[in-house]
Order: sequence, then C-alpha cells, then structure tokens
Amino acid sequence: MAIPRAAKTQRRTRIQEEKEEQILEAALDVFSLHGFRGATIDQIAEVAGMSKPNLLYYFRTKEAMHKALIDRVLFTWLEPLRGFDAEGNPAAEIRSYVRRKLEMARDFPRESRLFANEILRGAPLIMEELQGPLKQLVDEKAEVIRAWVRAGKIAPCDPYHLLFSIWSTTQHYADFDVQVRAVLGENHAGEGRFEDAARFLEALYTEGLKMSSGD
Amino acid sequence: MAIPRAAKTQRRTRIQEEKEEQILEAALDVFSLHGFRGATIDQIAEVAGMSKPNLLYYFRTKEAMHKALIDRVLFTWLEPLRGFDAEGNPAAEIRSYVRRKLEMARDFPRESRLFANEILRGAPLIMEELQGPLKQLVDEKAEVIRAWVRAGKIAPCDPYHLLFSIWSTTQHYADFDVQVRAVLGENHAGEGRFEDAARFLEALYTEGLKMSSGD
DNA sequence: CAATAATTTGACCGATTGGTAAACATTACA
DNA sequence: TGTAATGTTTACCAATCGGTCAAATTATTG
Repeated sequence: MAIPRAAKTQRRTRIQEEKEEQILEAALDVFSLHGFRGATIDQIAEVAGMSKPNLLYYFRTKEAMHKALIDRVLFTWLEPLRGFDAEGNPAAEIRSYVRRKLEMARDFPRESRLFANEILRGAPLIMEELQGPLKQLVDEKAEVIRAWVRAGKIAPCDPYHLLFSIWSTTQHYADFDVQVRAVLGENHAGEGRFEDAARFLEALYTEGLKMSSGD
Repeated sequence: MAIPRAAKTQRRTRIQEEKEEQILEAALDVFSLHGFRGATIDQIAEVAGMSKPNLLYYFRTKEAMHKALIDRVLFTWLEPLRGFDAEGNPAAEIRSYVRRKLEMARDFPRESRLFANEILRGAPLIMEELQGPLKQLVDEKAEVIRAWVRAGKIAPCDPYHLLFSIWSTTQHYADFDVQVRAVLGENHAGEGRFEDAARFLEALYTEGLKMSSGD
C-alpha cells in the first residue's frame, strides 16, 4: 500500500526527485503570477502535465508546495548579499552587488515575483525568516557599510536604506517587467534594457556614494 | 422594480455615492492584499459590512470593482509626475518628486500594493493604459530630463531608468513594508523610516546626478 | 398619504475550490 | 519471476466561488 508519502526519511527514488522538480517548476509559474490565494492546484497540475491527485501525492497541500518554493528561493535570493566583502573595495563591492542583483532579476524573474507576492500579502509564511536570518544578515552587512563610512571610503549614508534602494531598483526589472516594457516600447524590446539599467545604476551609486571633494 | 442599476445616466442618490465609496474602500483592503484572483467578493462584502448581493447591486462583477479601483488609483498615482516642471531647477524638481512619491508610499500604501499586484499578474486590465497614456507621459518627461542633461544641468544619464529608479525606491516602502519593518526591527518601528529614507534618497540623487567637477 | 422607485436580503445556482478514497499500474528488488 | 512498495488515476466529497432571483424593505416624491 502507498501509505508512506514521498520523502519519509530521505530523498528516495529518482522519480521522486524528477517529479518534485517538475511540480515546483510549474508551481513557480503559477504562484509567481497569481500569488498564493490566486493560484489553484488544478492550474499547477495542468502546467506540470500531471493529474491533481498525483501532484498531491508529492505535496500534501497547496501550502506545502508554496513553502517548499519560498524556502528554496529565499536561500538563493540572499546569496549575493552574503558575498558582500568587508575587505574589498567599497565602490567595487557595491557595483558588483548591483550587477549580480540585476542579473538575478533578468535570469530569475519568476523567483523575484514569487517573493514579491509573498511580501505583498504580509509574508505570513516567512515572517520569522525575515525577522531572524534576514535581519541578522542585513545587520551584519550594514555594519560593514558603516565601517566603510567611518573609514571615509564612501560618503556618509544610512546603510539600511542603501540596501533597500539596491533591492528595489534591481528587482523592479523583474517585478514590474510588464510596466518597464510598456514604457520603453518596441524599440527597447530586447534585453538591452538590462544593460542600460546596469549602466545607469552603476553611475548613480558610484557618483552618489563618492566622498565629497571637501574631505 | 429595481431594473436600473446604479449610475444609469448620472450619479443619482446620496446613498449610492456613500455605498460605492464604502465598497471601494473595502475592496482596496482586500485586492491590495491578495490580488485580483486571490480576493473574494464575500470577503470584500464582509469588510464593507454589507451582504454580497447588495455589493453586486452597485458593482455587477468582481472585475468591475477592480477596474473602478485601478482607474482611480492610476490617475492619482501619476499626479506627481505631471508636476515635473521643465522650467524649474532640475535638482530641486527631482528632489521634490522623490519626496512626493515617498509621501504617497507612506500615506497610500494600499493603493501602491493594488497597483503592484496588478503589474505582477501581467497587467491584463491596464495594458493599454500603460502603453498609451503612461508611456506618453513618461516620454514627455524623459525629454525634459534629456534637455537638462544637454544643458549641462545634471549629469548625463538615461532618463527612463532614472524614473524607474525613483518609482522603485519610493514604492518599495509601501509594497515591501513588511520586509522593511522586519529588517529595521523594533527600534525603527515608528514612521521615522520614511524620514530616513527621504534623507538617503535625497542625498543619493543629489550627489548621483550632480555634474562632475570636470565640466 | 399612496405609489413608485431604489435598496437590501435570503435562498439558491452551477462551477470551481482544496483535498480524499480506493482501485489500478508500475517499479524496485529479493 | 514474484511480490511488496511506489506511483497514478478515476471518481468523488464538502466547502467556497462568482453571480442570480424574487421577495421584502426602505427611501423618494406627487
């Protein structure tokens, strides 16, 4: 009998790994577009190309699916920030961080939108993650930035709002992609907008955080 | 018989005006939190404090409610950009624009989230608005900025991505409010974060767009 | 006041929702 | 190969979905 749900003690069969991947891929499509409540299991099942009960064999509930996705995304999403190096050149570190975040917005827009949807509805599933690990990591990196300021390597600024601004400006190209395309129109239809954005943001942060000549 | 739906030729009774307002207020709560598909008429009715059929007496469908909301928000949302004055001082104009957008994020966060939700799902209801009036307005203001650059009043930059960055950084404090609060923690729980954000962004754009000393 | 129009409600509809039960099919492995 | 575990499907469930209807209630007006 099939009492044991998938993944009892460890990742068992090859087929489990494949199917779970296939489901999460489809779930990412649907959740990132319609949010948790707006997404339906039927739709995910259709996109995944399998029956609904089969889907529920691997993930017992809709929420389990969503949680699995969010957890995975959350980890990779914070990876660039972890790379923030206190020893490196401040301007170069910030530039590189902006570039990496922008690349993620370009290459993983669905992941960005999934996250945005979760935050928009109040982040009920990841509130502890935000208040715990995320806050801790940001606090740590904020201290790095503050040290740069103290050392006179960049202009005085609030490190938290600096990070917020980098997050928002880069993720904007994933979350508001439709609007960006509409405003830029046909002529900028290609992926060139990411290069333009990179150029603009690089200049903005380079000049905006440069020490004023007075010091 | 009550054949004539509300608002046949013109806004009739006082009670119609009141109830429609009451409904849109509740709808804003629910739509901004869960998006179009995630929101339910029952929930809106409950928040509005009236029965579902009564709600549907004023707005025939869920989509009609959503459209009415979006249209209203879209108009007021673009108001600050219209104020962008070609004759004014560039640095002051940009500073004032950032400040106004930030105030809107603080005072009308639900409106911002409603808009964000609509864009996230691909903006099916307002695609023409984006490609038409919005693009036109942005094109116009982009030309203003470009003129400033040509006149040597601000540093050379892509005007579109400048506007995108202002939109994203300011709306971030409405759309990602939960995350911002979580990261800042208890100590910054008050509304002080908006003042800090204003200070940071003002400095960033002032310095970031300043003409380099070489000219 | 009467009567007419505007508003509100409870009961209800078919479709869709998240999820289950059990029969059936397939795979892994002794 | 046999058999037990794993995987898949059909049929189904109660709850909720968006929306309708006709009756009841309230406001407006002559």
